[in-house]
Amino acid sequence: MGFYENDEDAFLPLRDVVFKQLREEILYGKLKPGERLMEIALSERLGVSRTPVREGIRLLEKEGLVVMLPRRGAHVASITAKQLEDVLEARRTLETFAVNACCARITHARFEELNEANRKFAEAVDTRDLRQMADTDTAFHNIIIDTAGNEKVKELLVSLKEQIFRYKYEFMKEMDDPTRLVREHDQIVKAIGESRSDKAVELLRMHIDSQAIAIYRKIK
Amino acid sequence: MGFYENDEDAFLPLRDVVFKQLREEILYGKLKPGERLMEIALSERLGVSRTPVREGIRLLEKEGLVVMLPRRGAHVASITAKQLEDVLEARRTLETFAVNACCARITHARFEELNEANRKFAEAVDTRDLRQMADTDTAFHNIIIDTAGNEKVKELLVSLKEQIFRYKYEFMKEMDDPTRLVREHDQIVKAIGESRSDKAVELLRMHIDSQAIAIYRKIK
DNA sequence: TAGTGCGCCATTGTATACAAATAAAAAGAC
DNA sequence: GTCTTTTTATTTGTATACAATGGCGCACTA
Repeated sequence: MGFYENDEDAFLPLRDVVFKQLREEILYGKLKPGERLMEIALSERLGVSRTPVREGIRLLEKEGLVVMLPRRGAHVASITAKQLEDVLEARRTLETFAVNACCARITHARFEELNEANRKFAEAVDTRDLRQMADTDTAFHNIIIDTAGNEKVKELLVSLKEQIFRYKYEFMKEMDDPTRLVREHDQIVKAIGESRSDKAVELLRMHIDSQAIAIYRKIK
Repeated sequence: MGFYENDEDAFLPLRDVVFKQLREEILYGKLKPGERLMEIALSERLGVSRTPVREGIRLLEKEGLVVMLPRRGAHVASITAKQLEDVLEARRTLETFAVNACCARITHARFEELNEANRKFAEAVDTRDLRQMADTDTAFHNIIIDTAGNEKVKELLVSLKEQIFRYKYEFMKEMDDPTRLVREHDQIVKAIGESRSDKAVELLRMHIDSQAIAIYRKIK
């Protein structure tokens, strides 16, 4: 391992380094919702000046991970039950669109990727490694979204999912039977493979909604 | 008229003043797609330092109105045919969701607002004032979106529409019969009034698609 | 003791100076 | 004459200094 934790960051503008670092800390719970992000403290901790910290925070705001109040600084975005509902509804709307488009465009190779991705997710579920589970689940859904072929929808979904990732992560901790998610994925894959787009849409809707309900219960 | 062009800007952070000013110039065509935004030139023109200019540009990036390349500065976002398609598809997906939700939640008062908004749009069409037409059309659609009651969907739609506003604006210039839009709005209002959500969704889809095709023809 | 006003301190907002990098122009080699 | 190399100028990236604001505590008053 080199001097830098992540070699590819070596030539990135500092604002992006700050962004990635803080993003990581927010998504995986090191920085908690509501926590205040103070520029001077962060610039000292990260070893850069205030300027790239400010700009990194602006990038986080763009992703919806922090909220800024003029003269009152930046806070890690927390979420109300209503906001969570809204985000999940938006996600469901866009992701059902995506799975429908995916059915129309999927190739054999992509279909195999999808199967493989769910196999990896199943593996992660077996190990009960939370981070691994979250990442492989995201990867699975991303293949569907990529296959849909709409870059803007993809961009919006990435942002929406990040905004609730932290809560989903917390929720997965306490899930009794995560293998159910694997089975749900399998059903979706099957429907896509059979080009039954209506069924795939309905299964995905249920898949998202069941998670929505669980997360919602946690936050309420 | 006071010293400031817009009094409410007087106490706003400069980054927001810069943001609003440049946003206006981009949306209404003073700054053209692809044009480069250079920090020093802008800071001189707007009479502020580079810092708020940089931050204002970051806000424009968040709205998708400019794109930034590291070390190569910011450009007014231009759009390829594919990107336009993607944005319009995303908009259609979210706005048909919105009109469906709107049907379920609309009150009598809101319904009257909707009628009134389309009356104002019809007025603007009569005068052929392009800016007025664009603004009242936006207002009409926004009532539907507001009534749907999903803040996140609203936020996403505002952003998506801004990204194509400029092209829509150009397209309206050359439209032979803009009164057709008024009639389409009327049909949508009627369907909402009769709580026929399926019909409203279908009409809105067609309304958006017909514009999409026209804009698409212009850009291709 | 409760309430109000004043002043200090921490923090964000803005300006500016300097460093680094890119692109364009000029010089040189073949 | 064209291609390569070097130089130079312009522009963005980063650091830092200073200004302005808002919150908080303390003192003063009723």
